[in-house]
Amino acid sequence: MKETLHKYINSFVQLTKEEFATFDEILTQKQFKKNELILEAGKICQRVWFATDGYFRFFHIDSRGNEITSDFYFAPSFISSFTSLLRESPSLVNIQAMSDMEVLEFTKKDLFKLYDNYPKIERLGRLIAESVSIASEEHLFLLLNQTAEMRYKKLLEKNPKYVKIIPLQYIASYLGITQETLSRIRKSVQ
Amino acid sequence: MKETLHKYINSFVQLTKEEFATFDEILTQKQFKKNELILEAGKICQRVWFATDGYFRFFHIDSRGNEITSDFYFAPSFISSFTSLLRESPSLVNIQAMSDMEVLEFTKKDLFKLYDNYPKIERLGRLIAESVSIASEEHLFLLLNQTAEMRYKKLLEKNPKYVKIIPLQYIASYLGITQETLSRIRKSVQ
DNA sequence: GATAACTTTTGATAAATGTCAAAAAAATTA
DNA sequence: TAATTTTTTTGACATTTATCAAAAGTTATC
Repeated sequence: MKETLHKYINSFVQLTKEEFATFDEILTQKQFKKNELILEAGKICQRVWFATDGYFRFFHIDSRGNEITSDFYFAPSFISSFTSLLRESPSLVNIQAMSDMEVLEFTKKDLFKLYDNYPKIERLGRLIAESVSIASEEHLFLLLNQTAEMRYKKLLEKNPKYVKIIPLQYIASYLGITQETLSRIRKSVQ
Repeated sequence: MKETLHKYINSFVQLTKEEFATFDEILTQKQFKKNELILEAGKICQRVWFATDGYFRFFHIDSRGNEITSDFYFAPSFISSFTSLLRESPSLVNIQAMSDMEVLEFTKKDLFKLYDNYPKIERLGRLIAESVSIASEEHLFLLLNQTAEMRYKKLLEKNPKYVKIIPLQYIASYLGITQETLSRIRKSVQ
């Protein structure tokens, strides 16, 4: 578990044994059940998780009572409601584990202490923030495509994995359409 | 000009006189004319700009030949195609100055040298990346609203400034709709 | 392996939004 | 101020997408 984390971190920035040891100290292991909410909308997110397998779904309930999926995170990855974490504002999203899984957890408070003492760990933070930002922009660009069919085709091109693994109903709202429409598009495209 | 930049930076992280002096060394002053493209789609972005007034528009041409506005940056702010800059990939967007303006410019290369030597400047980089990420998520959430009217109302609520200052045609594609539809919505809402 | 629960598909219809062309309004320039 | 250019609005109509209800298909559970 921790080895996977170390490998993952090393793909961003090389840490020394001592730095890894310090990082390991703030970690605690946790288990999540399939469909469990690891963060509920309305609460202020104080933690970051690291998952080695499976994936997570971000969703919220809109003004009409519909469940809207806004994001997916596939392991290996750090997962958090970064907006809530950084702003200390109530999370707009629920984060849901999509399978039974084990994760490593740490608090924002502990992480920020590491930032103060280990510039390389703060660099890791910068690089993660940058990659989250890029992923968010990609989703944004997907949604800016005018037709639902074009959005679906671009997703197929860019993230075929999403289409293979994630239930259609969740992909639909991620693309800003209903599941019925996505079902019809999928039929017409293939 | 530089004083405004220093004030802006200080709102993220306190730099010493020496650190500001070092930062100042990588800056060059530039002028842009209204409507000028400060970055063209297809080119790899190598620079970051800092503007003290006015605003910028990000746009691209989609597969149907329509101009799609994907972002706005209001001064004071750092402006760049961060995705292109960080990935060293061709920019998907054009960045356009929306008025005559003076800016301070610096290269990615120089910035990254500062990151290596000044942890506080790297922290600034992290904080900027985080705020870009949050802004991007907000636009994303706007687009996930199902009806065009709801998207417009949420924009009015969240960024009344946009609606006041930016021509309707640009706001329309930012909301994922045509200008005719936005014109009709605006009429029905007010 | 049968039952239940959940997910996807289908059909009919309504509603929202896009398209194109032209007019009106506003901003810019001579 | 007049002329020109740019932006916004309007109308008629086409197209896309949503909605609702039900059926079919799939997966999980006992």
